[in-house]
Amino acid sequence: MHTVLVVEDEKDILELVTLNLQRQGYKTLTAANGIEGVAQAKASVPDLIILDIMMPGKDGYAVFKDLKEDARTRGIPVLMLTAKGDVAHRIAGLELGVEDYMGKPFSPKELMLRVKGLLKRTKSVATDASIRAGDFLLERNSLKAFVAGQQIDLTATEFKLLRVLIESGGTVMERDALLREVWGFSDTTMTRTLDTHVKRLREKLGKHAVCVRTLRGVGYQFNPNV
Amino acid sequence: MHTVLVVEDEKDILELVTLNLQRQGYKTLTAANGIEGVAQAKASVPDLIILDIMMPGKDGYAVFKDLKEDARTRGIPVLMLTAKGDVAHRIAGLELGVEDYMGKPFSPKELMLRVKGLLKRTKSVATDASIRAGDFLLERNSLKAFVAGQQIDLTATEFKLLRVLIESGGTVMERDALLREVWGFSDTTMTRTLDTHVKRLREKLGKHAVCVRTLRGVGYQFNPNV
DNA sequence: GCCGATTGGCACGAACTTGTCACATACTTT
DNA sequence: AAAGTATGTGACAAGTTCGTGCCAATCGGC
Repeated sequence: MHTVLVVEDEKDILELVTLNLQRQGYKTLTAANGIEGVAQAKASVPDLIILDIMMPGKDGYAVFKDLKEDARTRGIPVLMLTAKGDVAHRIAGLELGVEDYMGKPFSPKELMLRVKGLLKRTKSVATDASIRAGDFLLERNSLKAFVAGQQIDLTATEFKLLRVLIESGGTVMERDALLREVWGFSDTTMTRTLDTHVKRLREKLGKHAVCVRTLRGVGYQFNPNV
Repeated sequence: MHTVLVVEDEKDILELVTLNLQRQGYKTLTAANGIEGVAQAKASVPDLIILDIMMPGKDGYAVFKDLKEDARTRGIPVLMLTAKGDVAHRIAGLELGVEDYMGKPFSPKELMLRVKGLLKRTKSVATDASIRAGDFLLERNSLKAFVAGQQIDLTATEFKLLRVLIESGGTVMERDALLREVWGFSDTTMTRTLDTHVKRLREKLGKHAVCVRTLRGVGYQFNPNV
């Protein structure tokens, strides 16, 4: 399940958007202004942010800049709402790193298609200090993982393993590859070490253990969406 | 270096777009109508196609459909050009699987940004790791098949079998040949192994089971189009 | 050096894969 | 229509891979 944060000062539009999102099965968060939006984003770490550019007080650009500066919100894709035909703003946004935009007024149906596409495309984007993927957040320096907001302490090996799995971006990691990348084994040692650590990792992940999927005869695959 | 095919009947726009692309360092191909466009795409297999929807004769939708039906052009991202504010067309296109659109008139600068983004996004998707044919998509490393978007888990042998069948490109594979290619059997062993695995494969393919056709006394043949 | 945490590896059972057989079914030939 | 041949199907046993509990070696902080 994906969570979408909508930052929009016009009540009508805010409602229109959130209603449509909920109908599509997304969890929604709302913020009526820029300051609130940044706070929400940092607190809840949504999967996507729909951000109005024109807002009183802190405008969309300022919000976007703030988000880029925080490690936890950095990787989140942003869909920008601009006035119709406002090419200058659109280009400015795209150059700053906004993922996509929609011109107002927009068709709700089209917006939903965009949201769907964005979430699919940015399923796992690696950032510098932290690694995000779905409900998963890894903090490189503290060896901690946050899964759906809950903190999980990992050992060095477990962290490495999870990191390699996540950074593969959904690709299947073969046993050999994992042993090489995590342990540095060059020979295809016949060992149960990998299995053991996968097991320990799964234990700590609790109900999210299913995100680490076994592909018999091949290796393991990470998928944040259960 | 990326190659972009531009399919556009209006000479002015065609020139404007290709010129801008060339300035950005892209190789360009052009087509002044739909039929020419399809031919170019199949012959040259570009990395991206910019496709005008409104064209005399074969329109953009028809072109798009043709492209999706050919295994070689199937994975190429398409950027659609529509009339300004033409929401209905845009949605229709997006639902068909068009990657992105631009409303005319557009800013060349913005178009370039879109092109850049599209090529970047689809780079990681289109790899040799996957095999396409019609609605079938095989992922080499994960032993998964996607048929009409639906995920199917295969075992190693099933995967090999399906891969050999698909890669034969519609040719009939004789029993001997399959036993040799998939199992490495050199002697023409009289065995029911092949039949059993074909059956298991068909079970997993569900209603697409008919794509694996039996040729009594000869072997099996794969055909993605029902 | 001591102690708890971490780590690698093993034994064993569980789960999955796979080749084969017996029999049913479908098609071909006479 | 009957006999003959080829394929589909369900069941099974052997082989393989994976999960799990446990133990010993190692590491790092005190």
